[in-house]
Amino acid sequence: MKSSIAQLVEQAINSLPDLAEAPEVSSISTTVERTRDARHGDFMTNIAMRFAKSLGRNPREIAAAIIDKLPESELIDKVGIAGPGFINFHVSSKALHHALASVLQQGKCYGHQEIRPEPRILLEFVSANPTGPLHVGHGRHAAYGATVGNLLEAAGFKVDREYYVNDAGRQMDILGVSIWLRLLEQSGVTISFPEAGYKGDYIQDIAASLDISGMPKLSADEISSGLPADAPEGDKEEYIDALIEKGHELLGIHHFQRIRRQSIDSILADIEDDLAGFGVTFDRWFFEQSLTDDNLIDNALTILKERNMLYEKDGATWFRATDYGDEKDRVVVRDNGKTTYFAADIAYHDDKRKRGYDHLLDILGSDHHGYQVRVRAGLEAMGYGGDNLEVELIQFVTLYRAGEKQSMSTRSGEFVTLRQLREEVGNDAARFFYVMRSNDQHLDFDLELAKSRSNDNPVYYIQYAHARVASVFRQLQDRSLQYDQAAGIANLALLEKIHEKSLMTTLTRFPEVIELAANNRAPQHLVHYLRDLANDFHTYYNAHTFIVDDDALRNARLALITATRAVIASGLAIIGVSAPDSM
RNA sequence: GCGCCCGUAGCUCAACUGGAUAGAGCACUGGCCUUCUAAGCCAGUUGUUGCAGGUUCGAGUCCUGCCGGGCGCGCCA
Repeated sequence: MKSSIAQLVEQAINSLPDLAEAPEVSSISTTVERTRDARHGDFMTNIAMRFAKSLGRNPREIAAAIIDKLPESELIDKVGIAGPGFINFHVSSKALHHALASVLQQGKCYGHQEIRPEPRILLEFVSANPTGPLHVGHGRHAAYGATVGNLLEAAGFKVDREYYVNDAGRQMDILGVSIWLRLLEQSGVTISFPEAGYKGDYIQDIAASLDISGMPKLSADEISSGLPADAPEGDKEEYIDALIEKGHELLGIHHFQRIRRQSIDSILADIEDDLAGFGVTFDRWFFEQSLTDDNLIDNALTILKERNMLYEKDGATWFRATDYGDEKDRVVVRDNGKTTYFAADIAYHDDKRKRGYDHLLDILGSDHHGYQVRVRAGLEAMGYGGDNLEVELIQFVTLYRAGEKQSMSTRSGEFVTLRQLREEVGNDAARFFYVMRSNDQHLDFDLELAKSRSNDNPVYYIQYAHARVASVFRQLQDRSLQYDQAAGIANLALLEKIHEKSLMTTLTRFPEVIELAANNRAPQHLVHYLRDLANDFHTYYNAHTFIVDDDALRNARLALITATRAVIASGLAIIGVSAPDSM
C-alpha cells in the first residue's frame, strides 16, 4: 500500500518537467511514511519540502502541483496539504478491503517479499567458544541472530546461518588440561587444580564420559614434578601452560589431542542440542581448525604479503591495519611462529566471500566493538569492499528476579545457563524477551514477568489473541455454524466500526514492519507491532460480538479475525514463538 | 588518556534514519464483571528527550563542547 502511494507520487512528479528534470533534485527519492497522528490521514510524504529546499521554491506550491498531477486511484479517498508542505493521504475503505482479502489469499506468505538471488547474506552468530555450556548472554545472541535471519528471509534475502567454532588455540588446550586433570582425579590421582582451569561441574561430567582406552597410566609425582607454582604464590598462566606442556609430554600429542577433541565434541554437542531446543539452527558449523588444516590462513597471509600489507618487527609479522583506519597495526604471526586469532579471522572472512556470500553479517558481543575495524581492514586489504562486512553488536543481559539483580557469576549457583533459563521461563518467553529490546540497549530480563500468565506479559497477551480467534471458531462449531470466507470477503464493506477499521489498518502495516525490521536488523519493531495488533484485536473483541445472527456480517467479521490470526502466527513464527490455539 | 555505544514519563522501553501536538506497557486515579475465555474491560493523569551551544522551514534524531553510565584499547579468543 505504501509503495503504491509512492508510485502515484512519482508518476505525478514525472509529469512535472520543472521537478522531474531539475538536476538539483535528481538524488531525492520519494519517501512515503505512515503518519504518526491519524488526524493527518494514513500516509504522508515530505517530498515537496525536500524539493523546495534544493530548488529554493515554496514547498506548499510544489505540494499543490504534485497533488494536481496525482493519478486517479481508488486507493485514496482524500489528499491534502498540511503544515509547511506535507502531502497527506487518506486511504479508502476499498483499499483496506482489498488488503484484507489479500491477507486471506496469501496466508503465510502475506508480508513476505519475493526471493531475490542477490545479495547472498552469510549470517554468523553465537559462535561462543566451546569451553562450556551457553549462558544467558549467548541466549540473546541466539534469539537475535535467528530472528534477524528469519526477518531477512521474509524480506526476500537468501541467507545462510553459520556458527564459527573456535576449536583451535590455547583456550582449547586449557579445556583439555582441565578435563584431563578431572579424569586423573576420578581415577585417584590428584594434582592441584589450576586457577586458570575450567572448574564447572560439566568438566567432571565430560571427564567421566571420555574414552581413554590405550592412554598411559600416570602418577601424581610424574605430573607434578618440575611445575612452577600456581596462583596466588606463582603465575596462574605460567602454571597452566606448564601443565599443558606436561600433558603433551607425558600423554603424547596423540592422546592429549584425543582428550581435547572429545571434550570439544562433547561441549559442542551440548551447545547444538541446547540451541536446537531453542529453535535456533545453523546451516553450517565452521571449525577454526579447518582453516589451518586447509592452508587457508597461509594462503591469506601470502596474498597480504604480495600486496605488501605485512612487515616484520620484534620477531613477529604485522598487518598494516592502520592503512585502513585501525588505531594500530596488528600481529598476524607471533614470534613463536603461531598465527593469531585475527589471522584466522581474515582467512575465515576471505573464505566466506570466496564461498559466494556478498554480504557478511556478523553478530558480535558489544565487548568486541573494537574488533570490527580490524576485520574490515583485513577484508579491504584482501581486495574486498569494506561494506561487504556488517557487524551488529549485542549489549549485555541482566537477569532480574522480583526486582533483584541476579548475579551472573558462575559461582552464585543462580541459573546462568541458557538451558536453565529455557526451563524456567519457557522457550517462547525467552525468545520473545530477548528480542523485545533494541540490540544496542542493555537488556533487563524480568524473570517474574516472563513467567507470568497475565496480560502484563506481552508474550501471553499476543499468544492469547491468537488463541482467542481459535476459540471463537470452536464456539462457531458448537453453535453448528459455518464460516464462509468467500461470503466474508464479499461483505467486507459491512466492517465499518472504528475498531474494525483500526484492525484492518494495522494488518496492512505488516509488510512495512517486516521490511523496516529487516532493513534495520531490528526485531523489536516486529515485537511492538505484534503487541499493537494484539491490542487492536482484544479491543475489538471486547467491543463487539463476532458470532452474530446476520450471516453476511458474521462472515465479514470472521474473515477479519482470520486474517488477524494469520498475521499474528506469521509474526510470531519470525520471532520463533509458538502460536497456540488454546491457552 | 584515546575510541565505540548509551542517556527519553516514577519504572522498563518505542519513536520508521530530519517531520507535524515525543508514544506504549507497568505504576497511579475513577468507573465497570449474568457476555465468543475477567488469564479482564473503559476512561484519565504522566515530559526542560542528561546539560549548553550550533546547523534549518523543522532536531530526541545531525555537528561541537561538557556531565553521567557501559565496553574496549594483548604477540588472548
